[in-house]
Amino acid sequence: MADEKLTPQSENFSEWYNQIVQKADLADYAPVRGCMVVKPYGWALWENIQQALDKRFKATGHVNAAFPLLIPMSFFEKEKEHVEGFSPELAVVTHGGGQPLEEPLVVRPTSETIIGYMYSKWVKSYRDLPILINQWGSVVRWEMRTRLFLRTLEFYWQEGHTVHATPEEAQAETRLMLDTYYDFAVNEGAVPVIRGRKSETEKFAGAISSWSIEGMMRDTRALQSGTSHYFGQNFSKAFDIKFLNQKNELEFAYTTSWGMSTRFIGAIIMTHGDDQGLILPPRLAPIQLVIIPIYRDDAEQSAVMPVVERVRQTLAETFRVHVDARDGLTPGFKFNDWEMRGVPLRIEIGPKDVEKNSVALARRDRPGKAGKTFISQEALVPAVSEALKDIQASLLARAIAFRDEHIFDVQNYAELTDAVQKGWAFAWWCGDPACEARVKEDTRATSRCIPLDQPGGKGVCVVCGKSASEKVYFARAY
RNA sequence: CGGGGCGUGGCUCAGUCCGGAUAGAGUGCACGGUUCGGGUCCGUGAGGUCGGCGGUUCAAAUCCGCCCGCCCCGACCA
Repeated sequence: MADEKLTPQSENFSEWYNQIVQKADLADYAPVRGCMVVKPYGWALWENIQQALDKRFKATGHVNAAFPLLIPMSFFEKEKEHVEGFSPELAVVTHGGGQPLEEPLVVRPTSETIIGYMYSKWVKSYRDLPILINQWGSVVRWEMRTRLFLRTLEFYWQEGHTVHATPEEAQAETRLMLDTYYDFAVNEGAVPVIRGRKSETEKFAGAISSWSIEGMMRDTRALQSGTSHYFGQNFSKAFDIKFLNQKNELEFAYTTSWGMSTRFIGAIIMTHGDDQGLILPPRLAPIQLVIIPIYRDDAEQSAVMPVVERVRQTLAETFRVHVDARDGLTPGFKFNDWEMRGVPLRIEIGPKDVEKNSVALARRDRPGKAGKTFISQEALVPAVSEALKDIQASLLARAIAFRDEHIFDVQNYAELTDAVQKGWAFAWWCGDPACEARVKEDTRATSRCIPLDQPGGKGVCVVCGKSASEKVYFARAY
């Protein structure tokens, strides 16, 4: 329940975020440090995200399966970089049934190892390939500093794990899923993201290359919102995933993995939200429009409610509709309440509307009376349809404009250090981790990704001055 | 894990420095009435072992010790 005013973004963005998560009824703190409870409204949003992604996975030939939560500790020791990357954040089960376990079990922080083990049993021939499996579930990583949705000890996600006969095919898969995430983020979430390759220091533990989509939040910090990894034969060698190729030669397979998590809810919040609360993109919003009946007494109520019900039924055939019939709350209160929850459209129906056969239609992305129009009840379905599309497009356009205003094409180190204080820096970089490290040391900004879209040509590294053939984004990140 | 802050009805907090009687306020919640086109108003009521454990004291929300948790800022990460 939206009981009090929100801390303005400009005053304290962190505080704004923490408050909105709770006031918009998305999630709450669990009794264990760093864990969250996703509340029904937040979960409904997640379900819409899941559906939009799952539809895309299925459309590209993937199938869902489920692998176990507990993984033998020894599995993690099979891939050197993987264990080094994950061991600091593993939760380990040492007892079961009141007895110490012979081998400790790790609560999965990601499932490459257990899935790799299974794949080694399943893959015998090139005819078994490709394997294109996705899993919806949760994982546990013992993070030090946590925030609801952005970093919790346990989080919900999907992880795709695929096996291919050739490096080219596996690389194409990695890229396909990166593009899938991009399409989802932009077209469903209205979250403009930049696709790119991770630097050596930023890539996934055990990957040959990692790719990500990076979004800019309204405090200009970057949020990695989805990742896709190419493993080459790293995991197939560690887990002995071999197949006979068409020439009857035994060969290690090529694997990939890719994931997107409840963190994306954080991206939606911090991309679109304002000082009134959440703003949800219509395509993902659990409630696309809320109807608020307005009446003063029983007579007006009995005149208004049948119209409300008729309008609700008409709209519910096409849209996700909710009627706020709570008694004893003023309309004004309800307006604010649903604005806090980010519902894209609001319809008000009162005595005047009953008389004039109209409704008031208010857009969440245009606060106050500016976003309010009166339309006839007959024209409602096309008007709502139009408005939702327009809101979806406006949110994206606004986020793109904000992002582009805060990306600075920098030519030297001084410009870079300045740029990362007020946005992202786009800079030539030689690829040397030492240059990356220096930027981080000096500014706390890290390399986010080397974008797919490159200007071409050559330049000089803004850190060391050596020749550079690629440009990279540096930003402070979540 | 280092630095800082905080822990008192559901929530936000006062009271703690300087120990003392039935521990307060606002908000929320329940009920009744009133109101309702941008956060109505009035009344009645429920709700707290003052984060936990231990110590000092005739007496602890208040002083001391230990522990736990949360938030903010750093080192690490989806």
